[in-house]
Amino acid sequence: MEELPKSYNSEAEIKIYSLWEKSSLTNPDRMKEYLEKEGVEVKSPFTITLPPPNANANLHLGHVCGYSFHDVIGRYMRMKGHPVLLLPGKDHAGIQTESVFTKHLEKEGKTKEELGREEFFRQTYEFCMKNAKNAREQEKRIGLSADYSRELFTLDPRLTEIIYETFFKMFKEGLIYRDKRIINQCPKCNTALADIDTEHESKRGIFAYIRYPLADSPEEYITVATTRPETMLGDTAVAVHPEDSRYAKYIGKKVLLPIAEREVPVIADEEVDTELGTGAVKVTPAHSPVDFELAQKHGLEIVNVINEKGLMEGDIPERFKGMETVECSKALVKELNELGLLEKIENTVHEVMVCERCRTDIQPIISNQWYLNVKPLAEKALKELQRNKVKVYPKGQQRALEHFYANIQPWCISRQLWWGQRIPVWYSGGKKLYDWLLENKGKTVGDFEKEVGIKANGSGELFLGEEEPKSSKGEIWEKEEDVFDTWFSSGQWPFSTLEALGEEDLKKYYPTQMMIHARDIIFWWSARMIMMGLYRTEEVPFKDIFVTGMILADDGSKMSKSKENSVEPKAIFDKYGADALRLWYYSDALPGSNAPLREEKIKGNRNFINKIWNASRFIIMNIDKSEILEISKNDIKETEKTERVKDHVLQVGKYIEKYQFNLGAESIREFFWHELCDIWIEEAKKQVEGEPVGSVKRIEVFTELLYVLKENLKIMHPFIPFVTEAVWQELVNLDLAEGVLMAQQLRLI
RNA sequence: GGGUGAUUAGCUCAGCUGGCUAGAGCGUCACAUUGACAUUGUGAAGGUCACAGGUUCAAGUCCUGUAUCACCCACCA
Repeated sequence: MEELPKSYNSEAEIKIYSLWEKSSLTNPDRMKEYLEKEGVEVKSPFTITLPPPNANANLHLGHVCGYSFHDVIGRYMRMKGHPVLLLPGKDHAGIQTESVFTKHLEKEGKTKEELGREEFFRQTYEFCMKNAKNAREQEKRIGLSADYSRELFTLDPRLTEIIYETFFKMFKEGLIYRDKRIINQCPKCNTALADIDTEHESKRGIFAYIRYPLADSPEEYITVATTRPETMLGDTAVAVHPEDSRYAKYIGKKVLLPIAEREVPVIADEEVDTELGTGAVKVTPAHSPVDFELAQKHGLEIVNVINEKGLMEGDIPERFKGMETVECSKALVKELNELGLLEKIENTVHEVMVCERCRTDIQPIISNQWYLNVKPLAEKALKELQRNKVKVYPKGQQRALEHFYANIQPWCISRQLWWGQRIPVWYSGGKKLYDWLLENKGKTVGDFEKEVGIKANGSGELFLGEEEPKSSKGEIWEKEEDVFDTWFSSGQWPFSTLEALGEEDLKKYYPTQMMIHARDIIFWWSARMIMMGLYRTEEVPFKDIFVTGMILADDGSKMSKSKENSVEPKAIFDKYGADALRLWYYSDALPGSNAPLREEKIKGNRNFINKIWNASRFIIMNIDKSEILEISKNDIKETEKTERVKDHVLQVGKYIEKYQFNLGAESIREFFWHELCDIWIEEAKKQVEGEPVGSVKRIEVFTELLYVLKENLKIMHPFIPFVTEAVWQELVNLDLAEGVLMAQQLRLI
């Protein structure tokens, strides 16, 4: 009767989204009111705090598709009578954003130092807000039914306050402390990094064999092999294996470090591998984690020769000062060769640590940083995992997480950045004094003044708080410059967000039900959220972790901007629509496995979306205006078909609850296309052939068909919300349905 | 060095607690079709489920081992 377009136009998706927004039923409080009004039993709230994407760029396909998992489960739960809260947010992404925005400034010929800390922070904030807006639009474009009235940014002052509380509590309990040890320094980002923020890469390098003459008999020498000759300037020992007969006679003697002209001892340690290199190893405690351990064990001196920018410094010959490490290495090799102390150089490939963000080589250096002793937290988290209070899907990832907890090391939480939450600490008499006293246990402020030669205007104590503390006479307080590691705040995301939104939200919606995110951040994020959540709330922040697969380029390689094989979400939306993309993702991106993006597969799903539109169109167009009243009575008899539909709906529901979205997606496609369309509609055509409009037969056939269609739209809606809602609204226009499909309740009994 | 996962049709993959005469999508081939849908329908071809053992009435599915690949973790100069 009514002329509907011949094919489904996915451009309508934007209009449909605004319909949902207008309904405000993405707000769980409104949804609860709605259910009460409808006289439906209100079930317990269902909450997922959504992973906040970095607010320094647009979303990529992985983000966007990831949200379709949140959304399918959220929509399903909503249609089951749970007030659902999908809580969105955006992440300030400390180091990454600082680097992105600094580059952005560079292009305009500016530096962050010119702007100053406050202005830099302000501009970066603005930059993030702009990106957040784009990201939000993209989230809506995939159909994410999140409650945007509650959206939070990780640097929101309400959140920062909660993060600070955690810090104070941890400090008071002795979990947080300052320590001087070897850290991973990224010379480019110019900040310390936690171990987890680094990656390993195979790189070509050299293996140089250098002769260290004995101090008391220069004609004898020990040859050491190294991949980093420049660190020899900071050597404080040579280590050999205690049972290595080649070197036994040298143990306890001294060698003369060439060029640096320093005498260092030959020590014996079990850790030394006699097979590797020459069996004698140079020890550089300040610039190698292994050597640092050795130095602790043997009480060796620590000599710093590389600074935080990766340049040579310290007690070294003038000519090397300020050189980059590689440059220095070359210069040293040349000089050693001239002195006849270079035995040979081999080319090798070795593993080097690089910055996870900018892929610059990590410089291990000695530095004072803030640490969190995560061991006790990890133990609790591990126990909860083992008690199945938190489950990880797929199972294999759970074991990886358990392993992570079992082997956890202190977490360096301070970063030398401007973009982030400033650590709320004040030092009486300055940070330098505090660190000096820490290193020189038992000494006093007076000793500091004498030995360092600086007047200390303070007691060397700490004050915890944001605002400058009151000073007694002459006392000067220095504010901590460092900020928290991003993950220190995002690690508190589930409870911090809900708490920031108010006592009531926390009570109603915490703990949350599940966490869904990509595999690559499981240690960074989920691992931390469980620990911090337990610490602050004594409850696990979520019961299930669902780890999504990664989207790959069509040749199976990783998508990356540099390879120019990445696909913009917009391109897919424009061409095939969000529903088609979602349906493809459910089917192909199984947890733990990767999904190469094949356009023809999305196209196949788009065909199905269109099929839904057309089957509905057929039914709608065949119902005569005069028959609407009769049909809308929905006087439905229990038939074989209605029973089949009921079973089908139940089955799909089970799949969703077991997180088997691929089976759910397959199931709805199979049922709608090959049962409803290919068989039932074809049958109906024959049944009504020749029947006059308004006949009992026609009313019966179309009543049943309409019922079947509506039940199918409902169960398909969580997967493909747009087209199903579009059809539903056409039915509403004809008085054949009511309200929004999003809020309809499934019949699951 | 340790861990996890994968290996099933030409391609991408499903197959939950063992019952399969092994499935889907895309591709291929044949036929049909102005149909609600030129974004359709019907049908066909195509697989000793990596390999070798074992448990079982029964194994793609469980166990052991082997091989190849992928990812993660790890301080080896």
